[in-house]
Amino acid sequence: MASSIAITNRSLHDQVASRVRDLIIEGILEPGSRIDEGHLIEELGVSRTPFREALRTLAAEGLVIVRPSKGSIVRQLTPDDVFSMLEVLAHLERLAGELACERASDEEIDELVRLHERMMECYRTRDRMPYYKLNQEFHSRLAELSKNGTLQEMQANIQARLKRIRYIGNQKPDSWAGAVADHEQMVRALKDRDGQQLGEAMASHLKKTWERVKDSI
Amino acid sequence: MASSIAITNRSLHDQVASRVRDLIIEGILEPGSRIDEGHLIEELGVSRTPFREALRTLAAEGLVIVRPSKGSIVRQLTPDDVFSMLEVLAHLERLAGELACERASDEEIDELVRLHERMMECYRTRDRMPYYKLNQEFHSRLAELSKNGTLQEMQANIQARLKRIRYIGNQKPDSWAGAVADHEQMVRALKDRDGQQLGEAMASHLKKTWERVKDSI
DNA sequence: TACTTTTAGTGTGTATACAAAATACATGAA
DNA sequence: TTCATGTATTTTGTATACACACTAAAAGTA
Repeated sequence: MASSIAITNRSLHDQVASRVRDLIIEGILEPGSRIDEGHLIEELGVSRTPFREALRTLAAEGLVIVRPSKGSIVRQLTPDDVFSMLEVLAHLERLAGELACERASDEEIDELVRLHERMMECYRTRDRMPYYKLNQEFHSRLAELSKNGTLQEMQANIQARLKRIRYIGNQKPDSWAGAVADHEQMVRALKDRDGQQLGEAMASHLKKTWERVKDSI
Repeated sequence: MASSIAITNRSLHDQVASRVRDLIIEGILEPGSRIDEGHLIEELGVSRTPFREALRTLAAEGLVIVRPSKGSIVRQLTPDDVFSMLEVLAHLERLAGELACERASDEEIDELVRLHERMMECYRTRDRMPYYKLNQEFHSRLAELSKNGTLQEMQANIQARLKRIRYIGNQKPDSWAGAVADHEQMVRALKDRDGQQLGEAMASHLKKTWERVKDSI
């Protein structure tokens, strides 16, 4: 019920922003390619006003680049961009981990542990897609447990920008076991409320992400 | 010359966004107050389309909140908001400091030292406003020296959100000497390329900011 | 009096029309 | 052929008009 209210409550430009965001993440709108306003508004069945407002939002989020009088393009991430994002993300998640160890309740940690166990189940059965989704949720939830709204927001923003890259990097199966080992370490640290160790696990986790991803940018 | 090109190159909604941003920072548009579209577009001499696009940008930046069908309001920061921003900012600037120590050239550090000396001159002559501006620049420049674009962007975003609060906190003269001492320590650490010490100085600097500011939110 | 319900009025959301800029193309000169 | 210049077409930027949703005040009912 609440969700139907939320949907009708959302203005058209918000809905358009979400849909275009998805098109970018799924790679249907390719990085570096021009965003054809006329074509897309027809596709989406909206007029230019809400579409352009959505574009401004996406530009502020760093997903598209608006070049005045020259149209908008899907932001193409350079290896440097991705490296800098992962560097910041690692540092933010380190902080998130430390704060979560201080501030999260036992129930909240339990819940996260259960989420982790569901991930492990997916790993055992090699269900890549559900694992991928649970993983995203794990990191978001951990950021929530930091009880720091700004941290959550910044983390979500970087995650959104990286989503497409992660999606591609995920095709490579090699280091899945390594990622799982990192997560095991995280959960152990979380149970012990050892912020230091949790932070280190998260940072090392993102270093591996870089190794996995860097050649496919 | 370059700047005049930049100005003409900027689309109207960008200009509007800048102007409204200034109105918010200067407190002419008060936090929590409704943004009267009709009134402001007349004031600024633009039509609703670019104005609303600007509003979407500012919303994505976290300066205004758009409530569907209910108009936009200037975001009102709670003490929790400000604390969470400073907590993240401290952590980001710590990283910036560490990276700057690794990656900045001697010339770049020299330049920053000179900027610092100009600040000290303003402190001696008690020129609060120029000091304030140089201080902003000091922190931005330091973020640049991290050679991490994402870090710069995130730092700039938080700085923008806090600008108004900082502006108010700046009225209180008491802890100016303390801030200056922090900056002395930063510059020393930077000269020695001691990332650890620089990071700690920046973090402690922001803790003091919180102490100064927390009662005036 | 208190509580709905109605109804004007204001302000927001979206569509469209027009203006301005940029791109693509064709024509002609070197 | 190549380059320049002018024109046509496309695309973007801005203004405005209309429709709809919310707000609040007035009228009606218990």
